[in-house]
Amino acid sequence: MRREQTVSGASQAGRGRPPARGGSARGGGPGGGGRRRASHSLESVVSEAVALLDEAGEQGLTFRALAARLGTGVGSIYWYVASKDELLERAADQVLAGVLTQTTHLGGDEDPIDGIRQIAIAFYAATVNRPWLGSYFLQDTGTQINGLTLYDRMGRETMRLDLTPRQRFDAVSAVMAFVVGVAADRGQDPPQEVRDGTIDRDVFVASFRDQMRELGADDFPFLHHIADEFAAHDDAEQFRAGLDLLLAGIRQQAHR
Amino acid sequence: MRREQTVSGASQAGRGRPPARGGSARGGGPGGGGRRRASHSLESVVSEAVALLDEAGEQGLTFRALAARLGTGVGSIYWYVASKDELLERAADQVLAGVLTQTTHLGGDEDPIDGIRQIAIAFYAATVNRPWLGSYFLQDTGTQINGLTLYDRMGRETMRLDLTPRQRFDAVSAVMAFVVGVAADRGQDPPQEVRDGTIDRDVFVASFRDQMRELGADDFPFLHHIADEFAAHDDAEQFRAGLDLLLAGIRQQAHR
DNA sequence: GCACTCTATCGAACATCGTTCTAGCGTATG
DNA sequence: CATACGCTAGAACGATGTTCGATAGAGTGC
Repeated sequence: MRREQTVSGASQAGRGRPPARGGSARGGGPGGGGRRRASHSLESVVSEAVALLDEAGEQGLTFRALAARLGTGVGSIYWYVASKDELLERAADQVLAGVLTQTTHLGGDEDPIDGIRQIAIAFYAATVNRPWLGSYFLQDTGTQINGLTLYDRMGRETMRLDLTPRQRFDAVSAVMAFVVGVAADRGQDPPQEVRDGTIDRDVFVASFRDQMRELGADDFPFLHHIADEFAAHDDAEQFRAGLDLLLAGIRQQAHR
Repeated sequence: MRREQTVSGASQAGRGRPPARGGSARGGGPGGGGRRRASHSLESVVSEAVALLDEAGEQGLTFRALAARLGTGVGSIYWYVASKDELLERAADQVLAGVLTQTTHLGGDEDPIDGIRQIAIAFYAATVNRPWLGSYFLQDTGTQINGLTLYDRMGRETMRLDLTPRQRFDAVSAVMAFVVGVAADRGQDPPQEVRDGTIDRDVFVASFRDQMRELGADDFPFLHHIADEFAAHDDAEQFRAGLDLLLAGIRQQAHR
């Protein structure tokens, strides 16, 4: 019995909205009998939107492109969704739902901080190759039900630590902010040529490293210092390294 | 002798670009002799763009709105800027430049980690009430000269800590990602009514807290647990709290 | 079977945005 | 005076989000 949109209030229901049709796993295709007109569902609309976002990025999600993919007209989409913002919210929420099902078994009996770590990593994994999520995650977190659930799940781990409510609130918010910040980074770094495959990623990174070296050890000693590390680093590893720093701070605070 | 755009390569110079007119502090107004036609400058264009972004947000920055503000036509803007992306990059870079001048005196003789802290706080302060920066900060960080300078300035502090180059790289990246994550959060939380001033912020927060309580202590124990903290918290304080957790982790790593 | 209602589909039409194109002004240079 | 070039300016184009009205299908009452 999960409720729908308790906190949301994102839109005031422009004309009407479908009765949310229980969890029928119908999939969404017109598959049925001999219907001539296409039949859709909120699920299929959002799912195709996510697919489109994954393939072409945020600017690739167009109402017309989505309509063509669904084999329908533009107007039909507006029956299920009041605006593009709501479409993106629902898309982000659907991905969050996936993260939730992957993390249901996590946490509980082990080290609480390790539970946070695993949830955060699962969260991060969902953002990889999904740049569009970065921008909408925290917006979603505070609004939609799945975001709140994830937030709560992580927070539940902190309740087993010796911290004040305030410290728990700050800790969970910090971890969330860190994940979103990394996600925002990932999506925006490669400047088009790399994403298209026009230029190989390694070549780009190498030339970037050379440019970092050219900046000179005098004016930019740190960049010069880490040029090699930059060229060799792995994003996922760096994420875990930063996360562990944050978690070490939390652990230290709890042991005091 | 600072160089211009060594690493950038953002645009291939559509038709031509002004000779960057040295650091003349002219401001940008047509002020001069008896010119009849309006005269602009890259500085004035970017400055007005920042002002427009601050007032109306990212969606408020329109080429037409910007042109009207400058008292010119749309086409004129394209003489200074090749695309809206470049305009946003330059806007973000200008704000970064402001952060840099405010942090020049920081770091050096005190505790290195405290230097990082102060730079990060100044960085954060620039993002307050500037939601549009969150999305473009890291893109800018890796591309424009001011972003690299800020990155380097923070990294220089880590070089005085007993860490490997890799650990320094990870630490600075983590702090940057955290700041951006918090910034992305700040900008997207208030859902329109609050930003317009239609609803008082306190009223909104209070009703949100009540909704968090309604979610129930059974399904969302953590949200129930921190409902009061949420209503009473201050964003800047929470940022510092999270930052200190991260810095504590870095300090611990350096002392090992 | 028939009229009627409600849900849902669909595409034309509109406003707005980023961007391009071309005409032309004004200044400097010969 | 004539020519070249830096820069201004707005009309025009294609794409996008959104609205609106027409209409088909399924269910309902008689």
